[in-house]
Amino acid sequence: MPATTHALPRAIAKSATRAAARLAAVPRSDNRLSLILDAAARFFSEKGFGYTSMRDIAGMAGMLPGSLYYHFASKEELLVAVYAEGVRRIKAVVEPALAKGGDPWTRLENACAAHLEGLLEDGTYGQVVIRVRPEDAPEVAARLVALRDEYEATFAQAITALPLPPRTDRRALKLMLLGALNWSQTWYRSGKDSPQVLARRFVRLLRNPLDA
Amino acid sequence: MPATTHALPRAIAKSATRAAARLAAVPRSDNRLSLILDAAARFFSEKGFGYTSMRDIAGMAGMLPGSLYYHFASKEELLVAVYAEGVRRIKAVVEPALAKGGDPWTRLENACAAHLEGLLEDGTYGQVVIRVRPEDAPEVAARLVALRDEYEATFAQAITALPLPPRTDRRALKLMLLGALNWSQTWYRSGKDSPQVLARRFVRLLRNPLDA
DNA sequence: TTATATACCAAACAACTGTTTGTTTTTTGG
DNA sequence: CCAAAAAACAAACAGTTGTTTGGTATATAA
Repeated sequence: MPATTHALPRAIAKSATRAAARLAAVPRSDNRLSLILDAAARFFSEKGFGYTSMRDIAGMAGMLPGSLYYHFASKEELLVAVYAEGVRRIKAVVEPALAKGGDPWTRLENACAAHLEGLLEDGTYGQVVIRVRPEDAPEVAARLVALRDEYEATFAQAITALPLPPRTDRRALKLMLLGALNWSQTWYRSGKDSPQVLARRFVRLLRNPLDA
Repeated sequence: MPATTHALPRAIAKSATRAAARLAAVPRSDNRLSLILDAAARFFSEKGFGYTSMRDIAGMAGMLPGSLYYHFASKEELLVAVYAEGVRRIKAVVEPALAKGGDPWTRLENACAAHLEGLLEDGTYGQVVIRVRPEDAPEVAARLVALRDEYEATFAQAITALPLPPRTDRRALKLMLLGALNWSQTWYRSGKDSPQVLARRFVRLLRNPLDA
């Protein structure tokens, strides 16, 4: 994740010609960009976007607030970077779970467990994706929604692959399962049931008939 | 809902004796308290607690920011009042649904539909209960949690009443269903499927076996 | 070594935040 | 009609917010 993925360094973004812009942008090794992203992920996931100040983030990264603007044009752009990294990381654990063997139900269960892991572990990028509402950053809301949709499409594959009874509403199933998983961020307390156990319980409730 | 339920008027709260406090507190008829609560509910539900300013609320209620402090000691206390009213209103639609006849599954479905209504209708008190995280108002967080729990206990009754197969994890079922319902606030767009239809779909997915 | 773009510091900006204080208007009970 | 309390106004407070600007050190490519 090079710096240019997130934002162009100030000098370049503002004045240089196209040619120079392509030649330049060579990151320095003492770059603290990743520190900023880590700190932002921590605060965004724990306190939310609006309750986190640029001073919070800068402080944890060991620098001054204004310095953040060398890397990001605004607080909202910083959120986009964290959000994108969050989607990337959740996909990185869910997709392998889907690729592995086993019947479709087992693969779904593994995908749910992976989804929960990336969602419940404290202070990680994945939490930000679920916790922060796109509307809280109006300027970039559309891009956040696109990122979230991109991931959900991945998850939807696991549902599509299920051998379900005819006329089953797969869309409703996706919304229900994903909603139940995502909402767990509200009540989950680490140390009790593991993500794996939770995923197993939820999938079982769907798979088996509850009507006696 | 008299004014004294929410907060004591400034003069009384600060200086009067106990006796005087009991005698006084006679609300005036041109009282704009309900306007404040309505405005707060609108903003809290649409923008969230932290993104709403006292000036926003005062403006919509047609008064000055400082005037709010005659009715509420702080922004967080105002949230408690809205929150409490939200719980009251959701309970007011869910409890009748549970009391009505029909088999337990039908009653659950009706309760879910009622829950969704109080949750998805724009700018209402019920939305605030689901949308606003207690931790966003640290000073009163415990009271908000208590209010939410109070409601969830009501909802849990509908689950307890179900005739389920032995060894069914009722707690997991409650978390799953309530999570799926609450998360709908994220993706729901009014004009499409009604709360009733959604409730029916979700309950059906649980009731019927999905394993072919 | 030298030139250059990188990466940051230091300090300030205007706008906005929740809240307080003293005063004024207005309803209401006696 | 009159006193008292209710309910609001008007204006300010100190603190915080995201952001900008100009300058400075330093790693790196030549």
